[in-house]
Amino acid sequence: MEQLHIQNILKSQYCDDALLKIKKADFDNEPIDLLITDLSFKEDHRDNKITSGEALIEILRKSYKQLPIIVYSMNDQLQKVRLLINKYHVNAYVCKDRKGSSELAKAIEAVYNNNQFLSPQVQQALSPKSNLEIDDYDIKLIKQLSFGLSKEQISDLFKKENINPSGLSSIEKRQNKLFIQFKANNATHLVAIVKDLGLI
Amino acid sequence: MEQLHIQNILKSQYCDDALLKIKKADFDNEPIDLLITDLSFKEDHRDNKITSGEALIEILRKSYKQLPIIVYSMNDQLQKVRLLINKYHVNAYVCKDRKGSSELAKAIEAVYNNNQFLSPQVQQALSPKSNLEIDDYDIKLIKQLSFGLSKEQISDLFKKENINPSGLSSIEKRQNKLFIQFKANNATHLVAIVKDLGLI
DNA sequence: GTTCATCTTACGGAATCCCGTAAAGCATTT
DNA sequence: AAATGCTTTACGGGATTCCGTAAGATGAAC
Repeated sequence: MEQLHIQNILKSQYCDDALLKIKKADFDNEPIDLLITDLSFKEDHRDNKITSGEALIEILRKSYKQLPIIVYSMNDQLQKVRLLINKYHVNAYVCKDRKGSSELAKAIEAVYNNNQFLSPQVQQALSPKSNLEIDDYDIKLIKQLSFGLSKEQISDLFKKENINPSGLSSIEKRQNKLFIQFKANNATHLVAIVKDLGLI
Repeated sequence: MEQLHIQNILKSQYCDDALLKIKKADFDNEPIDLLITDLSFKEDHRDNKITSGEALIEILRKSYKQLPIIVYSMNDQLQKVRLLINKYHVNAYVCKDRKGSSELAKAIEAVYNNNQFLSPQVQQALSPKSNLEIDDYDIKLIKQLSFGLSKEQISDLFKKENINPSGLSSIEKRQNKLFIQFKANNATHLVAIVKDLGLI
């Protein structure tokens, strides 16, 4: 920050505080120029309303659509990056690793110039090729598997919640695609793989 | 470090480097007084031999049984703490969170005085009560489940590797205990729960 | 309206899982 | 040697999973 001659920096240990500061700054007619946030935060004794960077961003985007946001996180899951870019229009995504701080500087500069910035590791998140055709439905399905529901229970649930397809056979068919895609032997294996990837 | 008047600090970005520095210092008859290490490190282009703090510690403990070690990590799984204390005799375990740096100072002081230090969050790791009677065998079993092996395959594997009990029935019985213990509906659910807990 | 491709669902069968009961093995006690 | 308790294993049966084939449903193209 010093190297970039940035003054007037506010830090927060908690998302709740950050939101308050942003609101106050706006109220004082000195709106924040840039938010840099992590995605995951340790929970502690304080019971905060906002417990993740994603939740903070979601809330912010309702009121402050123009606020530049840089995400700075260890998380390097393409799925997550894609979501943040496409759904919340974050302006940069920097992977917090050994080169993190230098990339963060680049990101700040890029965002200042109204450009987008992605760390090299996650740049492919936006290339349509990397659309490994795993969609929201797949995530929902795998999540229910991880909750220990049987296929039949999942079928019933999907019918109740109007999630299609909901037929037992369709669910099995979709699961089969996922087996192939992730080289999984069975549902347990699939859940383990997808959990490791951080997709659920 | 400065506040504690510690000079002569060596930093490494990679476990491999750290090991080399420790060896060199020992060779030069100026052995390292204290190692502070994280557990998980991002992988990058360099193909390192040692990719985790645990691996580093395991190697170190073969040659440098007396080297004081402080683990400083986001990971706050009791199971992991217990393992590091009991198997590798690390001298302190500090959870890297908001209060991390102040606790790290305490840990350094404690270790300097030949005492053990654990962050409050993980102190119960050592209380025998928290021994939820999930042992090494359970972990092995659940791990194989997460790899997608069938019960029969696991049985065969355990027979081959002389892990007892290895009978199909015994494995199922053990799995049943785990179902009850973790309130799991089935193997998939169990793996998901135990993965979330960070036990595998 | 017909054709065609695609998506969804139905059905069936072998394999596997889940869970109960019971037998076998093994060590200690009496 | 017999009795006892504990662990490991065997067995059986209903439920579920896995995976194939095929039938119905939907929608676009001609």
